[in-house]
Amino acid sequence: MRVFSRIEENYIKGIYKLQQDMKIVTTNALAALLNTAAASVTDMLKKLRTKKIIEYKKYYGFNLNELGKREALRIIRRHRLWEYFLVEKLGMEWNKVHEVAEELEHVSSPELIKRLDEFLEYPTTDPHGDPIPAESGEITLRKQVALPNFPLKKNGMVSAVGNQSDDMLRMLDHYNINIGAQIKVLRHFGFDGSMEIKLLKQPAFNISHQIAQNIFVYDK
Amino acid sequence: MRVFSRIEENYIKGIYKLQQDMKIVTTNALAALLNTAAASVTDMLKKLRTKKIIEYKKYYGFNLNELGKREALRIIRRHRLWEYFLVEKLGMEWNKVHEVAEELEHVSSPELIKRLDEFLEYPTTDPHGDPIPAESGEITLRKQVALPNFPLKKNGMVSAVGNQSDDMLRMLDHYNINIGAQIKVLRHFGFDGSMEIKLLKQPAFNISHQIAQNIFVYDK
DNA sequence: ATTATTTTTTAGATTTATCTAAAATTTGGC
DNA sequence: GCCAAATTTTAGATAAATCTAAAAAATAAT
Repeated sequence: MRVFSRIEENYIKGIYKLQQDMKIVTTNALAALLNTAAASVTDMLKKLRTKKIIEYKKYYGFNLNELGKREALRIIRRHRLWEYFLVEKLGMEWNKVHEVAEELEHVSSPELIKRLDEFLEYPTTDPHGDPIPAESGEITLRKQVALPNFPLKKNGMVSAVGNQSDDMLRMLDHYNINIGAQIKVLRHFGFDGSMEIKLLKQPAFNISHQIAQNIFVYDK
Repeated sequence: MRVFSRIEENYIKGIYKLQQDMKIVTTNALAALLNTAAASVTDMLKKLRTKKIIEYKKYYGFNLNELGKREALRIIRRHRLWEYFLVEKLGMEWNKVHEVAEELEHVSSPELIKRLDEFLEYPTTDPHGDPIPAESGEITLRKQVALPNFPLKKNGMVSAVGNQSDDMLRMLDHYNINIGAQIKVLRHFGFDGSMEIKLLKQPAFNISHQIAQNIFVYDK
């Protein structure tokens, strides 16, 4: 049958996400991400270890090995293809599709995903600007940078948002900061780290450092 | 959260299916359909009874009450909309979509289903010819009849197939007996119950009683 | 460097869905 | 109408995923 249960898949996805910036993932970090008790994480780690998809040293930390990463990318591929479908074909709002995709991603028929990809005409990024892994597992990481680190007065394109909480997405929507939007940083204010930014055809306005850190852009 | 687990949903769907021709469903019948032990069915019945969606009399039988039927129709609606999508949009073969739809049907976002329906332009029957229940729960049961009971030399339209085993579907495909096909019965052979049938633009040919019983048609 | 704090793991319980085997009930044969 | 057979339910166990509380290990603080 199915190689990984949907619960195992959620753990795999979580580990993948965390190990992108932590390299070695800790039990508590994963527990917080998955909203579960640390003890539950430990239990699952043992299981994933016997399935040979993680490296795990007790009391130290863990991460996905090559097999694990490939599996994570398969899940992420499904998730992002569905997100693309939900927005581009069904017309759902890009800040509301995550939850639904979270369910659809576990439907694991390879033929389904292959045909969906074809139907969508092989998209390369999802509605949040995140790259869609190829069937082979390859993922093209365009070099993107958080807004505070982006050069002044240079045109950039919003590529992704770091924090996908509802509050955050609603606020971005309010300011018309959408994926693909052209954006420019006009000034930094050292005092509070806030900054003045400008979008095409809109007056400049100010955003806090906290928000700026969650907006990623690449060169336009 | 979610009102019914996906396992409960499968039981609900199973009961609905059986009670169409049995009215009162028995434990063994459901166990056979779901490929599970009779004891497991009994356990689940108790649970569904506390959730107030079935009538259940010990040792006698059970069926869905109004609430249960509505829930069943919601699940079937999702299943058939997805089947339609898989065939019409993704180009999958109609005899291969059942399994995948079996998974997709449990994704329960109402907005998703509403928009999917809209995207598909409100289809009324799935690729097997079965009617898709409306959002309200209404289902139009066109009066369909098994081929052996269909009048001689009258034009009918293939509306559904009773047995959706792979073997059956492959054979139907071989003979071009597709949903929607125009069909006519030329002769009955009393000896073995086989019959001669004819499809549009094809020479007449003979099918066994067993197969004929699994082909449903309605007046054209 | 020893103690205090935090993190992680273990131990033991719980919930959901399942099973087998035995007991209870109903149905069918004669 | 009673006995045998079939069906259904109960009892008790198991597996997956979770939890809380206590123990073990690692990290930080004085």
